[in-house]
Formats: sequence, C-alpha cells, structure tokens
Amino acid sequence: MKELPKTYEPKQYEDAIYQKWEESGFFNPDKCIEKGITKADAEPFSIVLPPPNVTGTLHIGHAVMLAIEDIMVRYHRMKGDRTLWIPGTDHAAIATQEKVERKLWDEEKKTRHDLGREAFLKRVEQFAQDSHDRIVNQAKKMGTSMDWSREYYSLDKKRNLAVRKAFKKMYDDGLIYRGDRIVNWDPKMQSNVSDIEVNRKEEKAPFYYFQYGPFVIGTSRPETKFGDKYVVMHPDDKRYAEYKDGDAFECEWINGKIVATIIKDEAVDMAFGTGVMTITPWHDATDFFIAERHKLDKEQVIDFNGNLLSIAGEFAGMHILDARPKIVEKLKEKGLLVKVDEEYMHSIATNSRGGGLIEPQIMKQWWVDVNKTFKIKNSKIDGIENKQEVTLKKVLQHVVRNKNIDILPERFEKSYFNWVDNLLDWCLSRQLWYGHRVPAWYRGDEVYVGVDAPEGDGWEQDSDTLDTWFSAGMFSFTPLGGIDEETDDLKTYHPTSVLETGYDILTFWVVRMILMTTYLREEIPFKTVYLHGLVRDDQGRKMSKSLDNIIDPLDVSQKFGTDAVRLSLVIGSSPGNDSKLSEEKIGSFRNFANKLWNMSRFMLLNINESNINIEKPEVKTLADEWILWCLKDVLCRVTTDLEKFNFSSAGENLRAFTWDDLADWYLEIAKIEGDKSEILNYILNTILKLWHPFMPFVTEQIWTEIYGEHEMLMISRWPIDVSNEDVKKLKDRPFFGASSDVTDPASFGIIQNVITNIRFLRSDYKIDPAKKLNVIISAGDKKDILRENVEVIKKLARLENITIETKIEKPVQSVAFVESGVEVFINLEGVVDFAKEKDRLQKEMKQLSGYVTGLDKKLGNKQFVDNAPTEVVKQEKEKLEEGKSKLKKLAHQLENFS
RNA sequence: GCGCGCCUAGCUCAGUUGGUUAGAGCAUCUCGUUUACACCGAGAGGGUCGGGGGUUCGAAUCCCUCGGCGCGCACCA
Repeated sequence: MKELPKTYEPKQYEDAIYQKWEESGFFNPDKCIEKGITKADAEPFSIVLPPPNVTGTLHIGHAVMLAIEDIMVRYHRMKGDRTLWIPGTDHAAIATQEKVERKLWDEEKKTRHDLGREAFLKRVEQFAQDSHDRIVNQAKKMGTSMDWSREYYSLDKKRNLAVRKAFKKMYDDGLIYRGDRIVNWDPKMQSNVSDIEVNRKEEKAPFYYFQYGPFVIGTSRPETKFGDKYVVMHPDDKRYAEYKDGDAFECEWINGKIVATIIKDEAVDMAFGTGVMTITPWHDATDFFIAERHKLDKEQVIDFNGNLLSIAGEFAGMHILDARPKIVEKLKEKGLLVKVDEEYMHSIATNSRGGGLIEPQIMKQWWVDVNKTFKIKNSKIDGIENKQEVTLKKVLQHVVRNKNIDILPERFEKSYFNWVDNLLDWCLSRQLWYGHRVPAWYRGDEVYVGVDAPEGDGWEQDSDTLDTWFSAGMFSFTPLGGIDEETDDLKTYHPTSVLETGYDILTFWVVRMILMTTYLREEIPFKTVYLHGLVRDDQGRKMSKSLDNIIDPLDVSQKFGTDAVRLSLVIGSSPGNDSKLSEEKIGSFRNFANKLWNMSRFMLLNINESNINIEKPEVKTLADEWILWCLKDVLCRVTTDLEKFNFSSAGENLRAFTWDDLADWYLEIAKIEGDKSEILNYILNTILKLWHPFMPFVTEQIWTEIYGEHEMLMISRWPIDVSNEDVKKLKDRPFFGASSDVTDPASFGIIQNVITNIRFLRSDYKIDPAKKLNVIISAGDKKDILRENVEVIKKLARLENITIETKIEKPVQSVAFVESGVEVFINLEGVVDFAKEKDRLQKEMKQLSGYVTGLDKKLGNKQFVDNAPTEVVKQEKEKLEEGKSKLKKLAHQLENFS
C-alpha cells in the first residue's frame, strides 16, 4: 500500500474532491438511479435548501444549516434512499433593495428615484447576481451535496408564474382582498412593512399631559393630536361614570376650539395614565380598531414623508420631529400643558431593514384573509376531508396539532400556536421595486386580477410588489414543479422530508409555507421541521460587525479545514438551542481530522491488500472480538441517532469509538498481536462510511488513497440496514448496544482494567517509564482469559515477567490492587513504601465500605426490594457481592502490613 | 402582562420515559519522543447537578417555590 503524508492538509484536497463529486453527477438522484446506485423505487428523501438571501455572503449561521442538511442528505444517499437536495437563493425583496439603495446613496449620492424603476432594477439584478455567485461558491466550499441542476431563484420565470397563479387562485376564492387598513409605513423607504419586519426598541421620551376639556390626556406624540376629536375611556371606569358614550363637548385645543365626542371602549387601560385618551385612527393601530368598532371618522394628519398636513394649521409642512417641541410650546403658552414625565420609557417601532422610523398610515393594500372560509377540494391532508369548510388559520392549527407535521424540538410548537392562534390578515403588497409585481390591473374603478394582463386598452398595472414571503411560502413545491402540474419530481419528492432552518425564522417562513402549500396543493409542505439554534461567539454574544467577533466560515475553513468547521458546528450543539463557537473549538476538530488521517495511515501500513467489499472478518483474539463488538455498537448508535436527528450525539459516539477504543486500545494491540490485515481493512472501511456525512472531505480522500481514483465513498453503501433488529433494539438496552452476531466481550474490560491500574501505580510510584516491572496475578476463574492475553498485558503495562495463577499469596515486597475479582501484585522490591500502601489501602477500603454499606442498607429496605423492578434489585445485589468480595481481599492485603 | 428556554467540573456542554459510586471535550497538573499521529501518548486533580421545599423505596431527572441569565409575543394613548 502507498503511504500517506504525515499530516492531513485540507487545502490540498478539498477543491479537487468537490470537483470530483460534482462531475460524477451523483448529487442528482436521477443519475444515481441511472447508474444503479439507487433503486428506482427506493424511499425518497428530499430537502429544499432554505434559500439564502442574495444580500451578500454566507455567514456562520448558513454554515450550520448547510452542515446539518448535508449530514442528513449524505446519510440518506448512502442508505440507498432516492435523495434530493435542492439549492436556491432568495431575492429577499426588501433586504436586497435596501442594501442596493444604501450602496447607491453611499457611493453616488443618488436615490432609486434618480435612476428610475428600470435602471434601478438593473442595478439590483447585477448585485443579486454577484451575491448569488459568491453564495454558490461558498456553499460548494462547505462540501454541500446539492443537486445544482435543479437550482432555483425565487424571482425567476417559473417562480414568478407560480406567484401569479397563486395570487389569482386566492383572489378568485375570496382569500385575497384589497382594502384600506392601517399598515406600518416607513417614510424613509417609502413602503409599508409587515408586523414581523418591525423591530421595537425601548427608548426614553418625554411624556406630556395636556388639558383636554374636562380631561387630562397623556401622549408622547403631540404632533398626531391635531385631528383628535374623540376622547375614549373604559366603560367601567367609575371616575368618568358621569360621562356617557356619545356626549359632546367643546374645548380649547392646539389651533383653537374643537368639538369632541366621548367614546366608551374596553381597549382603554384604566390603570394607564389618567385612564382617558384621545385617538388618532389614521396613525395608530389600536386607535384604528377603536374607530372601526365605533364607526368614527378617520383623518390623515401626517403625509407619507412624515410631514404635517394642512390640518396642522401653522405647523403644516413641518416634519413631525421638528414640529413636536413647537407644538408643546404652544400648548404650554395656552396653559394646556399639565405636566411632563421625563422618565417615560416606551418602545418605538423601526423597520428591521434600514432602520427607518415606522409611521402607521391607512392605505389601500392587498391582504390575505386568514379567517375566510373556503372548501378543500381534493384533500391530501390527513384529518381533513374533501368539501370540508376550513379557514387558512384552521388548517395551520390542524396540521401541527394533528401531527401531520412534527416540529423539533417539540417545545417550538408552543411558539407556533402562539403565533398562529393570533394570526391577523397578511398584508401582501409592498411599495418596493424589487420583487414579484402584484398581478392586478386597474381601469377607472375596475380591478382585474389575472395571471396575465387583461385585454383592452387603458389598463394600468399595480406598481407594488409582493411580500417576499409570498413566493417563499411556495418553496417546498415550486422548485419541484409548477403550481398546477403534476411533475415526476412533485410526485416523488413532495411533501419534502425535512425543513431544516433556524428557529428565528419559524414565524416568518414556516407558517407561510404551511399556509400556502396546504391551500394551493391541499397537502403539507414537509413532514418534519427541524430547527437549529443561533451561533454565538465564545462569550455567548451575537456575532456582529460592530463587535468584530464574526467568524467567517470561509476563513476558518481555510485555516482548519472544512471538515473541522462542520464538526465544530454540529457536535456540542442541540436542536433549538444557541451554541458558542470559537477558533479553539474548531482547532480541536482539526486535530481530530488529522488523527483520523493518521489512524488510516497506520492501518494502511498494516493492510496487505485492500478490499472495498470486505465482509466481517473472522476473529482471532479477545481484542478482535471486543473491537468488532464496539464497532457494531457504534454502528447501531450512530444510525439510530441520525434517524432521530441527534447529530451531536452521533458525532460524539463516533468520536469516542474512533479515538478511545480504536486508536488508543485496538491499534496499540494490533502492533502487539500483528496479522490484522483483514480486520483493519474492515474497520477502516466501516468507520470511513460512518464519518463521511460529518467530514466528507477527509474521509473521501482517505477512501481514494485506499481504493483508487474511481471509487467514491459518497455513493458507497451505509454499513448497516436501518431495519436491522440490533438498531431497533438499541433503545431497550440502557448501557450497552448491539451484539446479536458478536459475542459480548466483557472480559476485555478486565484486561483493560488490569493494565490501567498497573499504569496508575507506576505513575503514583513515579517509576521510570522505561523500567519494566514484574507482576504476579492471583486470577481465580479469570486465569485462562488473562493467560490468553498475557502479551498484550506485558507490552501495554510494560512488564518484564508476569505470573498468572488461580491463587497466589501476596509477596511482601509488592503493591497490590483488586480489580474485577482479580488480585494483582506488582513486585516493587526496594521501592515499596509500606506506610503509603497501608494508607492507600485504608483509604480505598473506607470509600468502598461506605459504598457497600449503602447498598446493604438499600437491599435491607423492604420497600425497595418490593417496589423496585427485579432487574434493578438484581443489579444492586450483584454490585453488593462484588463490593464485599473486593473489600475482603483488600482487608487481607492490609493484614500483610500489620 | 402572556409564553418559552437555560443555570451540572475553570470553560463549553451530554445526561433520552426517575434506577451503575453523575459523564465528555477543552483547559490545568505530572510524566513521556514506545517509527500512525506532539494537531500525539500515559496518568491525575476537579462537581453537596442555582437555593429551598415536596412526591417516591430511589430525584440532576417529576411537582411547587424563590433567585439569576437569555429569548419570543402583546401593550405602551
């Protein structure tokens, strides 16, 4: 066999390996079927990549997503499933437009209006294209095995057609309507944004109390008050019992006398301020709904640029922020300012994109009605019948409650319901330029909604675009086929198997996907939602440019290798929980990749002839038996873990086997026992497969080194069938795993313990590591097993001579220990410290007798014996027997010192 | 205000329906170049599982309560 270099250098191999995978075509399941790697009727497994926004580059959060999804996909592909992972990118309307607008302003001091719609869109498209190319390149660096031939873009022709069809269908069913409602208007961006796109931040602001007729009202926004002609209080508020709903009174206000009307409404919080408020229905959501309930007038006070309208009189045309102090000053002069609370904390609404201050406005917009009843026609949703009358909200509730869709971790179901149960109508239209155009046309009072423009003259298309989540809501199926065509891809891969994404996007996207898909296709979009957490820095802070704590996945991939980065993102983090990442952590996994490389290097030196299809070899020694048992165990565990989405646990189990059992014990024994060609071949072959989904590059490279250029690990077969009964039984065995075809080699544990204890005493007595010791073992019924492994014990414990008999008395000049019923005496002529030994024995006995007494007491307790399962009682009895026997031997040894 | 999560070794975290003397990695200390690997090996120290109470034969695990940290949603006139 050829010899590997001493150190694994990821940079030397990764690009070439990716190229080899990509050129093979096996990221595409059709090709796998064509080449006989996957059966045509195999179980499908599909994931649609949550498409990164074309706003720049991939960050570490994307890397987590890519790592987890690639693990699933590679595992399923190797398992023989018909596996498809579709890549894509999202136009992210508002985010991308905002980014380009900012760039345009920073670099050229121009606004989008300076360029005009068409020219501006060209700029955005160029930016999006550049981002896209960068993202694709980065995703490939991460080793993702996505089917690039099926790549999609959220704003391409197919997706656009789907959007127009979906809009029309919903409009025809009465689920989409156009109406005047209050929206979150961003004067800076000149668009409305949805509730979830609004950020709230706490801010201290002066809170003014004004005299308003007989009442005192409070506000932090005096500039909205010009149009206030209603004063509202709670119907149960005793302080204002004398006032009746509908009563009118005249009062002095900012620009002279007005007539105000009293309204009683339960929306008023009696405990807040004076319990009385005036309302501004045009510019406040709460006020808007009060006005709706009482059919009150609504009047616009502020224009769409944030300037006051003519109703403000002398303040008209001023920006609200400039006008505010002047208005307060005027009211003060008029003697209407009662007091000012300077310590008032309130939250102000800003646009999460661009940070513009939100100014609520009433506008004509397009909405999805989530409470409108419609009929399901051809239900593919378990628990919903054909012709059943439902609402979008009801379906959203049903599919999760009925477990058609599992959310992992389960606790996020609560967030889901919290959101869905309170769902309001979804505002679809945005006054942005980058995005899917609203497919509506107007001519006078006529409105036309259709997939294409209406015939006839004089029609003008709606200039607005759609919320980016409207198209995103269809991503489980639009990459597989059109909205009303049954493609083979749709039949095979939809519903998709898993939606894997960050928990922060549950409400934005997951809800919308379920809504759109259950309505449009009358089936669920995916079976399982797996939510990962956020990646934070080593101090638990969010990564941000201002903190300068960003870990760029590409940087660290260069530095430590992609495999190390992937492992560091997956191992030690659990679903739905945030995790901390540091270069130190990545470094430790770089070390592991190198360890695996070197283990392979050693194994290759000891394999005579590599055989890619090697079957389980015959065992010759106890160590062989033991390692195969451990391998089978880890095989079952990892498979079970992957099936249950326990990626971290799978990696930890694999690591423990690879490093602790295989490298530190078995490979050392292999050097002693020799002649391990077949078994090493088998083990290496198996662990490379097990590790492949986690660390695809290093495993693929080793595979190539062993089996040559034409063999590819990526499409090799997973070494155990999931239906194997050992895998199934795993969860019933609390402490040890599978072993139907491998003998449980518990006796190897005795060998290990004897060796470890001798090593401990060497260290404790500070004996020169080069010095070889003489040992006598009083072995009882373990005599044969110890004799069989005498060479292993001698070498690993560095012994000169070893004598093993059934029963031998302790030599005086020796230190001793008891292990698994075996007494071991190390001849330490001249160096034995009697006092120390006595002390050590007494200490151990004291600890042990405490343990034994505890067990004795427990077993003497009738309640325990009666109530605990017999299995547990039996275990405790065995432990007691063992403890007592050991105690006896220790006592005997102690006698020698007295 | 409603809801969720977290608090286990110096640090990062496992601990699956309550049942080994509570585990791992990193870090620390001691020793060591035994030809796969110093990105390594051998050994060690380190925890009254946030506090208190309860249920149980038995609690890190279930219940109550208090404390600290974090997050989401709503309200903010």
